[in-house]
Amino acid sequence: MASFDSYKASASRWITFIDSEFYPDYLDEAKVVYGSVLEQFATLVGEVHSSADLLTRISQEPNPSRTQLLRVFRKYVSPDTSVEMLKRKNKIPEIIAEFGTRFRSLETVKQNLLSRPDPDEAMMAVLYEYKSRGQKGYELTEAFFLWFNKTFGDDYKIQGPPRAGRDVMLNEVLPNFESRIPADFLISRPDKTPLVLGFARYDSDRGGAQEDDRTGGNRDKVTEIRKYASEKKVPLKVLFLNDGPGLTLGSMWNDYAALETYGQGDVMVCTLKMLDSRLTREWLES
DNA sequence: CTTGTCCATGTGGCTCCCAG
DNA sequence: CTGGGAGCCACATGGACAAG
Repeated sequence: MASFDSYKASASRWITFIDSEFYPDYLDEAKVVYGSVLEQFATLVGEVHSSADLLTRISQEPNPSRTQLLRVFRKYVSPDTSVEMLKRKNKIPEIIAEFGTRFRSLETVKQNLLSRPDPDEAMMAVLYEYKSRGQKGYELTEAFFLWFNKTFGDDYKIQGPPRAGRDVMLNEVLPNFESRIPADFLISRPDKTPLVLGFARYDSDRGGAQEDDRTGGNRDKVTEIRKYASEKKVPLKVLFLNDGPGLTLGSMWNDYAALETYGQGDVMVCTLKMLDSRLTREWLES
């Protein structure tokens, strides 16, 4: 079995690109999605008497438009009030009391609104940039589930959310497993013997800068799972499904290769394109 | 139906270190 | 002295889901 490390020389051929939209192509769609929200925001601004008033009015709107109006509110009136604060409807009076003095005055907001082109494509683009956050990871796991069921669906079972949803909690699926480690999927025999615990991640950029301790974190998972497997004498292995151009950056490839070595045969790191040659029945049963 | 939580990836400031 | 790689941290939106 070729190691993950041995693919490094031709790394770019082994990663999968999940398409993103180009600028300015998405402006038309952004207009469809956000045009009416911006109009509604302008209307509300015209109806209220203060910035605090505006927030109160917005908080009375039903979702999904409330959430979008709040985003616009943050941009024009109060960049310091985080989403998490504004998400909770009944906290709004408290927010006004604590942060209201930092709100931009309604007069200034009105002037700024008037100074913008109508429709305001810049604002729409800003809002749209966040629209598909998180989707690529779901596409990766979904592609894996499809591949797995096509290839092994008759003989093995895979469980876990194909896209969004609650992770597989290891302490819930493995008898007497003590840590509360979340996994993305679990592969088992028809007789329910667990064979593989899977962790998936798509890295677009910067190799997962938001969670850089995860090389260490992954190591800890491996240590714990292997300890369990040897104590309970079960053929449990770990699969890291990692993909995306971020893998080719910096030390990422080496880090994952080292993780595989650390696993001494019980750990495999794979991109989607390696599945056919590496994720074999032999490995599942090893 | 509404709300809060969990999970996903993206963005960028900051510090440390080292090569040139 | 400068610039960039790398790791650390904080914070962003949105879909799915569970609970009320």
